[in-house]
Amino acid sequence: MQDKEITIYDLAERLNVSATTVSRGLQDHPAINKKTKKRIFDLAAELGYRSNKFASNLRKQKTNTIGVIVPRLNSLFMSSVLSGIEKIVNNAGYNLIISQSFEHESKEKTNTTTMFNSRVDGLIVSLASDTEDLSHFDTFIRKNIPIIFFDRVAESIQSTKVLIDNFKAGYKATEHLIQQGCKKILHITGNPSRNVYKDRFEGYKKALNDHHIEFDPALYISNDLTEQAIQDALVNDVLKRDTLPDGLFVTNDSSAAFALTIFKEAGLRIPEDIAIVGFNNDLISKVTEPAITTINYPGNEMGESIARILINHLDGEGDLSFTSTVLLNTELIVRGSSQRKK
Amino acid sequence: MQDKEITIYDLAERLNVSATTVSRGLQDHPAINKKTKKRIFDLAAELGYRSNKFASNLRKQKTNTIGVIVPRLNSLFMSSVLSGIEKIVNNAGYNLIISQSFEHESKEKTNTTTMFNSRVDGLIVSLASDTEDLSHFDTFIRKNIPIIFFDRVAESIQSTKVLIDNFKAGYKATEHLIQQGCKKILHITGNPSRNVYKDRFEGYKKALNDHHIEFDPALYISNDLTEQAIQDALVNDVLKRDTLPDGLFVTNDSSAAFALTIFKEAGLRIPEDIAIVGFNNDLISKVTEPAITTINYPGNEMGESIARILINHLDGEGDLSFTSTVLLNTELIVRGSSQRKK
DNA sequence: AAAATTTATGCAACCGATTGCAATTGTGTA
DNA sequence: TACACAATTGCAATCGGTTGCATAAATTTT
Repeated sequence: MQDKEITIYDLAERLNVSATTVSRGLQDHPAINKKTKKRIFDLAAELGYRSNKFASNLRKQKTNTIGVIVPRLNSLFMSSVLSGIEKIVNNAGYNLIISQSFEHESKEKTNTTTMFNSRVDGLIVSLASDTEDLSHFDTFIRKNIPIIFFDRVAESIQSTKVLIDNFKAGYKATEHLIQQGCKKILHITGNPSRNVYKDRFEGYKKALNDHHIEFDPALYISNDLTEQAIQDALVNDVLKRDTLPDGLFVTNDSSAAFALTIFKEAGLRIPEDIAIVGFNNDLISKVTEPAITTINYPGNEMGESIARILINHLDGEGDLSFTSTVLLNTELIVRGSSQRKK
Repeated sequence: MQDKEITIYDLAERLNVSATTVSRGLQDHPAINKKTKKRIFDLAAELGYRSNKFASNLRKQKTNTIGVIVPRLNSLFMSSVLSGIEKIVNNAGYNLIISQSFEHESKEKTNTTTMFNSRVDGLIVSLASDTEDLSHFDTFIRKNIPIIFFDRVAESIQSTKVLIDNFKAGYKATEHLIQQGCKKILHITGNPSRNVYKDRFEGYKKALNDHHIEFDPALYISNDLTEQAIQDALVNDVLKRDTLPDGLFVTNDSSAAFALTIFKEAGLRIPEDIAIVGFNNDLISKVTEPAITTINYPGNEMGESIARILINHLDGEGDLSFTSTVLLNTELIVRGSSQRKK
């Protein structure tokens, strides 16, 4: 059929006006007569005109695109965050480019370069687990392209950060276990150079301390939280010890679920022998037997906050305090895996 | 610092050659002298030159971008598919734009429009659960922009489809339950206008038939597979019936997990009273008690197939049979939720 | 009715890379 | 030395919108 793209020049010709007028009309420019605008819009619709973003971006030097780099998309949390971001961003007339680092610094670096070359107007990042060097963000900083970090943030980079109070969440989780009578609480967590893991760990230690339980380094395990890593840590180490822990606080729900499965296979009762608390309130935490006590925090809300802050900044309304930290609330959801007392 | 973008003109000026030569040099054009190329590349690297995609796309009328629209990203399956696609596509020098329809036709429509306006070179789609009208893809078809459907495909649209043999998978799952002694197998599934659900249902019926079990319409439930829907169907209906089913084949693992939880709460034993088979081999199927028998299929491989077919087509190498259907293999993974016999 | 505004529209340059065709330089051959 | 031919390089137009400035037309003010 009509395979030819319609341009503003085509519209201009048919309407006997200039391309300038068409361009302005389509943008609802105040100087253009209402009737002319209507004629333009009508014809545009009729002919199936679509603006050429490349021409427009080239001229305007702005892409109206926001990049997002996350470790993985396969959790309820991430997909909620994304959904929140997308909602706000679309309403504001921006587009999203999403990519996954798959928890690797190298992939994160190439993704960042791609985003840079795509000239995103802003970048939203949650760091890969093993990212140490942050120099790939330098190009953005040098060009003053705003970056917002969320959840796994880069503490040394000056920019807005949106996250939960991981210290407090870690404290709450641990304190809950203590209140259920646990004395030897195992903590399994990720790379401690990531704020989320470090802060939860600090909260864990503080809770122990406040309840006069001495921190035992043997009860602190840090690994990459894959199924394999959890298996190794528990089967080859923890379960072979003379004294077993009586509580477990692990920083994500799928790991908590794996641990629960392993413990049950080893003949331990949950929560009587070992009480378990996870993190994130992922779907998986609800279907295990018993269901897993966890920390809930609203991904959707977080996504919306992130997007609003970024858009306000880009539209030049609120760059007052762009380098601030936003802390969102969390709550402990108590389920069977930890509840020993009514 | 240097906030100014470097263009080929800047390079040309410093090297005392024309922009044409710089452009060709950067593309490794054979007519350009090797020494000249080296000088160009060296200076480009030194000054931090980056190509302006908008100018390039504008001129070339090609974006090197591929759009992906999926229902949701929060499953292991989807995130594997995406990862497979991304790998192939990046190697071929294309970029990805990913968006979620959140299972709604309306969102799918606006996403499609956005993709169209972003002038993607090709589109990869898995349909939302409630999509009936497919007219939003007409613009692509009219302009001859290739669309590949996967998993949830549009049967009425002529284009490549990549999926598993859902009929066979449904047959295998059902037959397995029959072999475990089930006679009254409940089938809970999604919208039957989606091929995946319809075909699995057909497989289910065929297996029943082949084993001389009459199909009972009361044992077929179709809903949107949310947690709420599963809960309603089981608690308010199935569990109130005089005769309970002795088997359940449900077309995704999280629903299987919810069902399993509900049945256990109702005091039923799994698999003795009701044997359960899910679908997808998602993480969740491994951590329930008992673990859930399920159908596994390789998302990564599927993603790679999809991307290869599309890229070959775009690069004009294999458009011979672009409107074909690719079927990938699946396997039944037997776990505790269904295994009654050794 | 002339002057001052306001309202609408157009001209032309520009954004940065690509490419058909022509031009220049260099090498080999008669 | 002259000519054919290959190897390099450049000119200039093009892709489709956007925008500062100028101009023309309509309306208001004096």
